[in-house]
Amino acid sequence: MPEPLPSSFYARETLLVARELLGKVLISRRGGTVTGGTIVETEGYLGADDPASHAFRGPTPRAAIMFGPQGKAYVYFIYGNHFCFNVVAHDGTVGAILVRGLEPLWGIPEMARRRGTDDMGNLTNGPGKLTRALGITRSENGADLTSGDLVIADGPPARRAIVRSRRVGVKEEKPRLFRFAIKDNRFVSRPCPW
DNA sequence: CACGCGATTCGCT
DNA sequence: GCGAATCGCGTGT
Repeated sequence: MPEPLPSSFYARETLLVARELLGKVLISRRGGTVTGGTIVETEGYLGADDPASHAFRGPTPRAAIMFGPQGKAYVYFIYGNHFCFNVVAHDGTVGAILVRGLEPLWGIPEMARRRGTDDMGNLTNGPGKLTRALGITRSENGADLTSGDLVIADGPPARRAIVRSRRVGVKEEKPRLFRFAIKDNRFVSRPCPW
């Protein structure tokens, strides 16, 4: 199992971290069971500059984790059903990166069981799906991603082209290209318009 | 304290 | 393609 990325990896500009997270692996250990995969889709969310970010209104109870140290998990509950997994990044300003797609690598049978489907392509191709597959819930909010049972580490060296687009489900006058994905990867949650 | 709605997913049409 | 499910957060009273 690869070594987790150091805290310094996350102490950089949010959008740079968002792009560089592509190709890294997210690994979850629940008891003796390991699940995880390669990150293929991310979105950056900033602070006071970014109305779509939970940090936009300052350190509210929900967004408090975003204002703490980098390299921690920010997990929130949405639509009464789903958890979304983010990584906190700091370069002096607040930021977090939403992980929206994983290419399954470890514990595929367990992920299929948690997701209630055997369809490989439907296990981790969405932010709510991948948290379910990896067993990530509210209790992982604030977890240290540089050690412990939920970590991010270097992935397979193979590199593909990266595409940018606007964020999914975010309405804004001027489109900001804060979404990053590995081109033509099957586990990206939705096709990129370009 | 009540209200509105969301960084989603799934099933049905 | 569309709408329901489901609940906690943030805002306003």
